Amino acid sequence: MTNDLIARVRRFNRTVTSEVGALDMSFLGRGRPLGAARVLNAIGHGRGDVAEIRAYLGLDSGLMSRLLRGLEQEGLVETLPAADDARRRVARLTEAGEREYRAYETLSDAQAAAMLARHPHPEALIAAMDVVAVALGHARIVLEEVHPRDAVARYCLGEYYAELGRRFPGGFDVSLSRDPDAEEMVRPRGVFLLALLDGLPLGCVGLKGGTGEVKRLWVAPAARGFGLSKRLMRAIEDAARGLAIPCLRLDTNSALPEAVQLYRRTGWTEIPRFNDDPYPDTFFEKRL
Amino acid sequence: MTNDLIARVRRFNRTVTSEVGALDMSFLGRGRPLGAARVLNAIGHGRGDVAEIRAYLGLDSGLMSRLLRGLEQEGLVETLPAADDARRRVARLTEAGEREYRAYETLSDAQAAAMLARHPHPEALIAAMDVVAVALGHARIVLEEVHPRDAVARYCLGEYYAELGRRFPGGFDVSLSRDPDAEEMVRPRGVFLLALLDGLPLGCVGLKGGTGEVKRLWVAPAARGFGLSKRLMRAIEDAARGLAIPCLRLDTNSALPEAVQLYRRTGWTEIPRFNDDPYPDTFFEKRL
DNA sequence: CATAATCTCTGACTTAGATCAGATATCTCT
DNA sequence: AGAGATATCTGATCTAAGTCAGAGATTATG
Repeated sequence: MTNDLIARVRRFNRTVTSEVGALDMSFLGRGRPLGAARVLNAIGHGRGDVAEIRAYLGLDSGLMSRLLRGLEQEGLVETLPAADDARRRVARLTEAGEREYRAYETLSDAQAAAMLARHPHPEALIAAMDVVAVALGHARIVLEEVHPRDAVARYCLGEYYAELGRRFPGGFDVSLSRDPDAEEMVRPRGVFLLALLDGLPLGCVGLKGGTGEVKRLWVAPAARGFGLSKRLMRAIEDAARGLAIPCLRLDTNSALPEAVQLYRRTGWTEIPRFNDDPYPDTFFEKRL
Repeated sequence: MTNDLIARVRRFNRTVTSEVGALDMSFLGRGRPLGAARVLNAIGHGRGDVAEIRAYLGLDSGLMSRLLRGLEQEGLVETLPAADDARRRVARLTEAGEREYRAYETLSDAQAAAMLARHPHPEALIAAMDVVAVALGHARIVLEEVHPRDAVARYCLGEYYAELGRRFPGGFDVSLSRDPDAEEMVRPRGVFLLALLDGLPLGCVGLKGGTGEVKRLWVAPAARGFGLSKRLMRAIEDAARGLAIPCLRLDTNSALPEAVQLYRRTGWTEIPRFNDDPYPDTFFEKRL
């Protein structure tokens, strides 16, 4: 059939690849070949270590070396031996390089903005992009420990609260719930984890030291169904073992049946209410 | 806020471009350089005319010529002068070329299928892909005249009926409506138009000769808001002028307010009911 | 019918990107 | 201190891709 799903995916691929020049910042016409532009961009993004850039961009050491020499000759980059290991070199942008990098960023931003401006439903487009990005790249999702007051962490928490607001019959107001108490989710007392795909936040979970409570488990709608919440929970349990916490607890709500089911299936046992928070109605614990 | 959205788009671009090798059939490792694979694929897709392939792939004439010679030497392609103009040449696949083309197709299909199989919500993924493809490529949407019984036309009509079924309070049953009468929407009596993006059907509209009725105006959800319905209507009016139809009519329903609004804004005037079809409740005409 | 335009082809050339072998300097481990 | 591993660099070489000028055949046009 002409219109079956596989054909649809293939047509998408064709459209996207034919627009790749427009997608990828590296072609944004500043008279520099792709390879050099990518290296400049990688350095600008904070990847100083030459070996790291090489691994990230998948370049041969010879080619990498030549690209760096080229950027050096243009006066955009300078390289120094690494402080701790003089075999390795770290590259950094000169002032001119910084300007050039900013120019690429500005162009890319402008282009993304133009695409959004042209679109009748920007939020729907973004949501669709997230779905596609996750489908393409879910194998590259990484977990990362951050401070719960970090900007990305706060974005995740905001999404989490918004979701609770939509799903609890009476809505959700953070201030009525037990105080987030960010400092309790920071080493050495606790942990806060993010799930990221190329920097796109797709999930989070926190572990509050002291009480040994798991809090704020959230997975972005676009990333659901890939086992990410299970992965986050496994990571938080590992972290708890590392912190020598013998037993974890958590509260949840029967309005979130996927969550309740996840806990039941992964070794948690239901226990009586252990706090007076107005929102949860279901309570679990797990011995480690 | 807007900044956040821009950053999201840019992250999407990064993810997609880093997966481009996996998206694009041309890298599906059959030991042939990209250029040659693209030409082979274009011919397999039915683009015989050398100049047409050249324009489609954006190739220099010299490069194109050499790629064709290469494929000829591999025994995959043969070229003949065009029947009507011996300056031009048409390329076609040999049997070996046909096999090679099929091999690419099979690989690409398998890859697309694998991506779908890995996904927890394939239909949601497809819908998201359509949204992204339209956002990237809406400038490349083309209108094409087809027979209303063509497979793609029928897909569009099916979607159209399904949408009516969702939006009419009592649902929609084609058989109760006036018979589609496909033959009335074929030259020289009438016309049927599709809107396509890289072959992805995004809309349709029909003109029934004789009565001069415009029928079956539909635009895919992913393509709404880009002025496509206006474009389809303009094309159908142009076609009507070409067929020397002096006055067009159409029926619609107040449950489809965007449609009613479109007609009002583009020179149509409401008229009394002119048929006994059970579904429409609003009627328009337009003198050309 | 002569001239201009069109299409393809060929040869010469350039650039970007990739690969490989080995040189050099430095680090790790015993 | 010495052997082996590691990181980078250089030179040589290759392929893919793109560019340009012009030749040759054919068609369109005045």
